[in-house]
Amino acid sequence: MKRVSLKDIARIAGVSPSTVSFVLNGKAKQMRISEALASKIMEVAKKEGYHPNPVAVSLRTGKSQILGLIVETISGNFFASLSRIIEDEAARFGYKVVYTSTENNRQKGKELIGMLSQRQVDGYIITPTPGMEQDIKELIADNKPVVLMDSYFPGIDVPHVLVNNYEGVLKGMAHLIEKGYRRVGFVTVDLNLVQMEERLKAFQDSMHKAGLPTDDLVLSIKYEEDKEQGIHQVTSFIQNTPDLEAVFFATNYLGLLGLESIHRLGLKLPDDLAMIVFDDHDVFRLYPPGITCIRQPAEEIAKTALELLMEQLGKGNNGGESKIEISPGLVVRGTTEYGQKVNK
Amino acid sequence: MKRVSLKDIARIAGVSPSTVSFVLNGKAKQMRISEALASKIMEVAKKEGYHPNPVAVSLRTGKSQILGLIVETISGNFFASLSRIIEDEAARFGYKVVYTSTENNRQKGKELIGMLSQRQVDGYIITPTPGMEQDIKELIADNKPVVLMDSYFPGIDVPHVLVNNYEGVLKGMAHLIEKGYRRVGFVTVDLNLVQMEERLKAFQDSMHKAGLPTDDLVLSIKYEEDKEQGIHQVTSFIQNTPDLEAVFFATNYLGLLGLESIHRLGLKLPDDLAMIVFDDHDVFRLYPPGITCIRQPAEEIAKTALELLMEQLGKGNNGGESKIEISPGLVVRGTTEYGQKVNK
DNA sequence: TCTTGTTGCTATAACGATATAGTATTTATT
DNA sequence: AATAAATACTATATCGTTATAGCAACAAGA
Repeated sequence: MKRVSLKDIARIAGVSPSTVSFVLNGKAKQMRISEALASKIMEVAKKEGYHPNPVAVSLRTGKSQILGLIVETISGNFFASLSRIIEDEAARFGYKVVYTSTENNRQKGKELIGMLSQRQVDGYIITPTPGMEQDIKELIADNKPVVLMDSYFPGIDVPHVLVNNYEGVLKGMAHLIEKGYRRVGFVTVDLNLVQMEERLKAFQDSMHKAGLPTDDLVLSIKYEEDKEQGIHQVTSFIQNTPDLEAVFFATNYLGLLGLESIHRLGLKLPDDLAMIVFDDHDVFRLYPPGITCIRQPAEEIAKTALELLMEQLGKGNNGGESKIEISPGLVVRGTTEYGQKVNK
Repeated sequence: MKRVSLKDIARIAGVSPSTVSFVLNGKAKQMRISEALASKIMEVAKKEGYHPNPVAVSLRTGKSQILGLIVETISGNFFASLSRIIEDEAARFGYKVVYTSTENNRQKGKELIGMLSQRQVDGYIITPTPGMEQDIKELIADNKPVVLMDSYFPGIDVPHVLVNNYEGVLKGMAHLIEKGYRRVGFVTVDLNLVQMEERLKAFQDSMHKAGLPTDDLVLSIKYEEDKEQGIHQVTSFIQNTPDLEAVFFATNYLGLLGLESIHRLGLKLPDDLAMIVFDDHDVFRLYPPGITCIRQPAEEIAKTALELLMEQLGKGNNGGESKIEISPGLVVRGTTEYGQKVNK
């Protein structure tokens, strides 16, 4: 069960290692290897079950055929829907994918990037967190192929794909307002990221456009806060906001906190309170009566991210645009469907 | 921003590469390098920010300091709770972890193992699926360090960790029977794996011990079946089993199917039907009134798996036993708590 | 004084590939 | 016929390490 090396098959075929390398890399005619010899070598290689040692190839060429995917957390839903698609797409181009997560640890991002670059990763797909701006700048300065996903830094010129956050919240708000909700709360997180700003702005713009005030209706939860504390904050927000009719949660994590809060408060969805969440989750689909949400088209995002990366790696070309926003969809479920709050 | 190589620091320190290598690998005195020179080299290395190129090390030593983790699906809950723990534990021993999943694709397992072994993975943690028996045999024959997790093959002598499946179902059944449920259904999957057999056996033994028949109470769903078909089968099982009072779902995936069925049937938990699931899930915790389940201690399983692997890799030693079963816990939630079915 | 041993390091090959430069042989050009 | 050019390969260096064998210089034992 020993591995056969290129040298081995060179010996067996009675030629030099170089020749074998040329043939196996499709440079046969470029290097003017005769058809006869080339096919003989191919045959021997196949028969002996030769597979190049990726480690050696990587050392020699400096390329690893590996892409690094850095997400916030691999336990998450977003990652779950993304990973497979990215893996499959990458495979079509001959790349493997390794996953790592920052796990909400602001300084871990730096180490991860360092680690991946040491492993000679050929390209990066990153969902950036605030602390990573500098590291990403360095990657760019280093001419490493990078694509940002789900967010980006306005200050840096990097290809990125993300959902159109503004449009998503606009859709959700239009739905709520059309359903007659007027006292709509907005729960967000204090992360300094464009997508959160866009979501908040869309909320405010929607409310103002409908002639509604937003003064006491925005809750911003600290990113560093632990889960229990988050639930507590949401709970008291719901309790202390007079006449609250609906809540818009700006991320699915916040939505889960909200669900716990509502559960503990014994409120009934949607009769006591309507809710809508940016981004979907298994729980939202199954939790009765089903939680209305803005759905990010994960597949399209993933595919696009990979295309952008492949373009940088010189494979495939999908036209020039490298800053792409994808329209999200509104998934209407029970939490906004029946509960027209008439009383009050 | 160019990487400094060992050669570079050798040149800067005015010594030979070998010397640098010895010092940096802690073989200074073994190789009789003088204290003075050793510390000088260390200093230079630190100042120049030297980090060894893992690819080169891997090529030379045949070791990669990477462990391969093969799970059924990385989208899953089991993976989510496991991955971080394994990653952290592995890091303590100086290993990185790469993840791959078979994604319910029977033949993908083979490719994955091949891929990982080409990448010179130093060890494997595998949650085996039926098709993988042969490949695992080969790994063993090849003297590769392997630990199986969550299941094992009775025919092969491989270290493994898993929850005590028999005991888990026993606990769940004792709980149900104590609550007064007598017509308990058992939904399992036709996978030919020990853990499923154990679970079924424990169900049957429990029922028989309580003097209850099980004739029409077991539903076995085809593994290959898609989700909709599964839901359909569960639905008709619930509808067509007379006087069904409770259902025991043998995996959390089956539990999710069950939840969908019950949801669609408009049944109320636990008043119309009690349910309990082997293995927990986010949804089970949040879905009102909370779904009772058998919880696998993921952390302990993960840690143990890593210990077993490290033992094979010559690091750490935790005593001889290499076939470990861990006791699961019963998490009582609403679906079995209030609903003493008195009528009938 | 001559062998033997120790100390403190270096030269070199190797891991498994790739890519540049080189060499021998045949074919074309004038 | 002599030179140039194309053909069909091979020799060799290299990527960044590690590990074995080797080599001075000096000390110790006979």
